[in-house]
Amino acid sequence: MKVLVADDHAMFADGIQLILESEKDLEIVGKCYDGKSVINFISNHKIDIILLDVNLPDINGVEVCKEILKIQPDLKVIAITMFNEESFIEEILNNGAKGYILKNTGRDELLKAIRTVAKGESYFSKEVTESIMKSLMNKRKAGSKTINELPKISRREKEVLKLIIEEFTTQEIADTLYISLKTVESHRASLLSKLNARNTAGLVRIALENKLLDGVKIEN
Amino acid sequence: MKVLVADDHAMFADGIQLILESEKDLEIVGKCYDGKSVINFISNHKIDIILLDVNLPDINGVEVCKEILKIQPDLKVIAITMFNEESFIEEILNNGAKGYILKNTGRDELLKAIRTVAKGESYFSKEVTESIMKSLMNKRKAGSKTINELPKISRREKEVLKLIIEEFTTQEIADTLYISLKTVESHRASLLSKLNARNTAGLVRIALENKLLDGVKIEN
DNA sequence: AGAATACCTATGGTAAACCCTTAAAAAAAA
DNA sequence: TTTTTTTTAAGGGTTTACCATAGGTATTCT
Repeated sequence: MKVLVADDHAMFADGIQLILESEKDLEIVGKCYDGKSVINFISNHKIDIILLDVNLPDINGVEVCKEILKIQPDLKVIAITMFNEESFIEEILNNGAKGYILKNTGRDELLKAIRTVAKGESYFSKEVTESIMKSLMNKRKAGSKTINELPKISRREKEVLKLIIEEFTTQEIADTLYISLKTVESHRASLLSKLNARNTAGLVRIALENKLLDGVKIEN
Repeated sequence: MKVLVADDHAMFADGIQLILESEKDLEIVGKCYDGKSVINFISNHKIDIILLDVNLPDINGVEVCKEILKIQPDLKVIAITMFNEESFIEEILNNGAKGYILKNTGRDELLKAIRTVAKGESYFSKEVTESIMKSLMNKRKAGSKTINELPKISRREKEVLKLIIEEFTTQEIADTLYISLKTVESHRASLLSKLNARNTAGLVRIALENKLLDGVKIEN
């Protein structure tokens, strides 16, 4: 299997090379030290696996991942970073990476990751998995650092809010709900007041950020 | 340790009771078959661990979880369901559950889950972990079923969009950026056109849904 | 049962957003 | 260097959103 190593720390890339050299089934076909040369290399060579550092000097690792998968969709991308940052992990997994390991990963785990991903499966180190799970559990808590204690939105207000977010005008909302234009305006006013928003933009932002519409029935 | 089992399928609750009976350190102090009785029980008894079915007949499991943690914040909640649904898992973990296991979990894993959570750690079965990881990888793909191919938003347009989302009026944006009101209106118009939005609400929704503001510098 | 609170309804007036068109200087891309 | 995109700006008009206020109806609390 042809492997490409992309990392701006030459020492690290060399270390990986040493590890892979002793393996008969793996062959390092290149080393890149920045995003542009990675994209260039992928355009000109057919490889199987890339070990991609998320923090390359020129281009964001996520962007590099997107680009090279456009060029060669069946390429297996394993992301590597120094840090166990949940946001990085989530972002790059969303963009096609098949695995994610940390730089302090040992020889055995590195080889296991490569061979697992090569088979078409995904691989995540235990630390990474734990990190994701923890962040899943703390998302809401972290988000509510400004303990906004949003007041309760009434049923009708939620209906109006839902339609606002769907780009209905006040008149259209009135027609949809069979109530007066002025009534809808009144609901808008109380929404603005309750959610502490100045205008429609704030209404939509606050509603989406706090997932206020979860649980509103959609009757189509 | 005092354990409460909450599941509307009596057979299942009984099964758990049988498993736990043979363990000296675990004691089932009650069984509940709906959300209301769970909340009621927690209000009147001090327990250590609850095995909570996510799909109770009357109240949504997530709501039950929220409520009982308000009453007894140090209570350890282990969510149980039939299905390996990522949305359920994420939702209930966000609301304080310490573990998540499936109903086809074996005796040993059930006990391991309870004892792990009792120690203050978290527990997730292998299947659940895999499910989360997979959904993490497929989120973007699923969301982009309507391949919207959003056109490029220029630098200035992004600045305007950012301020719109922050509830600035057109006049305020003009003052902030030291440009004319009419110029800002012009930018708004091209944003509406480019993002295919009908009004401010759509602008905000589309921007937030597509994370268009990621990478916009905040110079304060 | 009575009071307080929250909800849904509605009005007139004012402020802001949106539409259509045109256009020139500046910057970026081909 | 030429072409395209971006940023700037304007007039003039229409539509929509927001403000202050208020009455009748549920709902909840005491």
